[in-house]
Amino acid sequence: MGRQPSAKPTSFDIAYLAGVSQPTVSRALRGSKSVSAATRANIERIARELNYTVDKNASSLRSQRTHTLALLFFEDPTPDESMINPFFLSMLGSITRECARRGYDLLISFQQMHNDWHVTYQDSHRSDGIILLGYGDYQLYLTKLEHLVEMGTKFVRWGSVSEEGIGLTVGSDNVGAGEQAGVHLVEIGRRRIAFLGDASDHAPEFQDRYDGLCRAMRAAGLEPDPALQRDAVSSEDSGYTAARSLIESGQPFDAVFAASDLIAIGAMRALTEAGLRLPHDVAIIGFDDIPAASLTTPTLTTVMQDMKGAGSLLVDALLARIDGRPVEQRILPARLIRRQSTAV
Amino acid sequence: MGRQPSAKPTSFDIAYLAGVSQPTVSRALRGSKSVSAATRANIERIARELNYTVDKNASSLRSQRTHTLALLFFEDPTPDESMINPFFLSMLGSITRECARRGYDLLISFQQMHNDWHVTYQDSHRSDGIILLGYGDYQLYLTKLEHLVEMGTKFVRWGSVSEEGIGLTVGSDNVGAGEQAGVHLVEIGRRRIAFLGDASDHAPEFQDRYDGLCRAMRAAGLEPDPALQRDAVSSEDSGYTAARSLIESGQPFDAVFAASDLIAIGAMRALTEAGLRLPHDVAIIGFDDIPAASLTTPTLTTVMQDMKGAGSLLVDALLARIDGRPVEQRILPARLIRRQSTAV
DNA sequence: CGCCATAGGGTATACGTATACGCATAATAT
DNA sequence: ATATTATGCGTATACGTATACCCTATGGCG
Repeated sequence: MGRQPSAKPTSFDIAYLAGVSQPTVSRALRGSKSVSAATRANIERIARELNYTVDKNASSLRSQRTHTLALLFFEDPTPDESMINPFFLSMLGSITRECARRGYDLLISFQQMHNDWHVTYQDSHRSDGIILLGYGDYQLYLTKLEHLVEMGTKFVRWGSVSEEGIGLTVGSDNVGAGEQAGVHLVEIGRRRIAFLGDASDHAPEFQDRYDGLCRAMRAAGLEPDPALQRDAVSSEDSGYTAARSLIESGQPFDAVFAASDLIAIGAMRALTEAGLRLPHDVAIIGFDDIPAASLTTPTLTTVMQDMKGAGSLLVDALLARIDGRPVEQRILPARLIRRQSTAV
Repeated sequence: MGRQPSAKPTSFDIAYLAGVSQPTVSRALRGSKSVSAATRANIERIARELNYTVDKNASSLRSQRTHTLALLFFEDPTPDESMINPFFLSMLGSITRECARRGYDLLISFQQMHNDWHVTYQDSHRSDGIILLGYGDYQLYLTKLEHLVEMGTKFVRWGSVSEEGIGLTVGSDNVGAGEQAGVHLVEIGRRRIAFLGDASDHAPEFQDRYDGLCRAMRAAGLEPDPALQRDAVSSEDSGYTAARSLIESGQPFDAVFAASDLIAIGAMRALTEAGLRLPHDVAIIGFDDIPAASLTTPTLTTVMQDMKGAGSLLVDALLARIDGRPVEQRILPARLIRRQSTAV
């Protein structure tokens, strides 16, 4: 009583009221076992009554641990900011939830690839570690990752797990997912399957999906035709352009596997405009299972990644690395969602 | 030279190398005018060479300013976390960008309405202020807002600006937007216009949209029929249910104004299943212009909010409040996007 | 030529917490 | 009964920065 509630209480206030020293308060609240149960209970009661919360800045400064993770989402300069990859949102949800569960705060930032995010976020003690989600210039990306490793920054990234990567990677089983898509298309009798998506080493995840497709085709005695592959980045426009290019080439094809739903949606527009009937003339499969995939005409068969699992696995792996516990790469299964665009 | 690069440099290191005292370094880097241009330039050069960054924790502890904003997104317990309102994403993008531009970090957190976020985020010096985005139990919400005001926490929220709200509010011109929708529907000859969306005081924004619709109808000499209003929260299922209830009531109607695109999409499914032709039998307008709105069959006429402006306005208003500058409520215009669902 | 304002920067210290030690008391071992 | 260890806690201090205050050398002024 008697103290004005306006000034935020400190551990000294608690200590005074509890008749102990400030360090004992700190120990009690942090769960040190060298404080008796009775004292701890008393301190906790007083702290609750005063609405006391540990000052995060002071705590971090002293302990050199922020209990904060940074989520960096970066991409190549994309002018229309509304078109942030929708699949990112569900990942964001699961990451924040997982952070909250672990008692970590989450700092978020959208970055351009060319920025100096790799120096900004490591030294100023903003976060204990970094989660990287990104698309864009992969080679430039790798350079920056090496920089991070040099600085001793703890980080984990979402990406292709198949290649021998820099740092710790968590990702979907893109090869297996591509294979599932391929098996499904072969099952429904398709022989000439096109692939829309960057198959170069600029986009390892897309390449993995292509590899999976090829594996499925070869297992069925079919040889993938390189002429049926078109580069595309993850956007509707890019998908539209790629599909047009494919159509105009005159190459016959009876199925399309798009490396993302956005690409697939753009491709569907091009195919429909060209008078092709979906899925009768051309079956199509996308990737990501964004909400829009169930709204297209026909609804889009796609591959669903385990976003919920992804978030918790990323956080989990990063915290392990921060704590110096051993961690290995982790691969998440993906699942084919069958809809009308492959229903014959 | 000679100093190991592993240990992060402090302002003392810089001071030593520059032959000045530590406070001078602090002053120089923070732009105080009581340090000469030459000294400042020298200090800045050394800082750059050493890759020095100000320790955020120490800085915040001393100055009691974190240069961090917290974004709290909360909602009623919604089991399927994938269905985070898509329109939130573009807002998030513009908020992060605006924060970055102002040199602020952004802390993000998804919260359940029943949580104690109102005590957690204010006292522990995590952020200078809070941006609130939320849907759900509005009365419970208000209670917590009052709590925030009592505590002296700086915050700004996104919501309905029309009502006399607690705290500082930024929002779209929902009444005007509803009016635009109503005018458009009347223009294309519709007389019996249904409204899907909570019109109670639990969802002031939805109510504003309904009010706008009513105003447009009355201006055209039509009297809104309360029997054509159905409560709905922002989800596809809720929209589907509401539309079914409307259809089964037997009340004739020739247009639907849905309070959100998700509601509209659910309603379209119900209407189509009932054999009604869109837009011939029933025209329909949504709200938000989520990406899926241009993928439905028919494509959905809707109202686009100025998300980019919203983000920067929210950040702007919050910073003004933090700095003690005067701020008033701000209203953002919304724009009708005409698509096939109202093209007769 | 003495007086005061000003620029430029040093000295001391506070911000609130966490931890390395040390020191009692009590519990056990010898 | 003494040496030994564990328990529970106080003392002192460090984390790195920002700011209130003080001091010195100038220069302008009367």
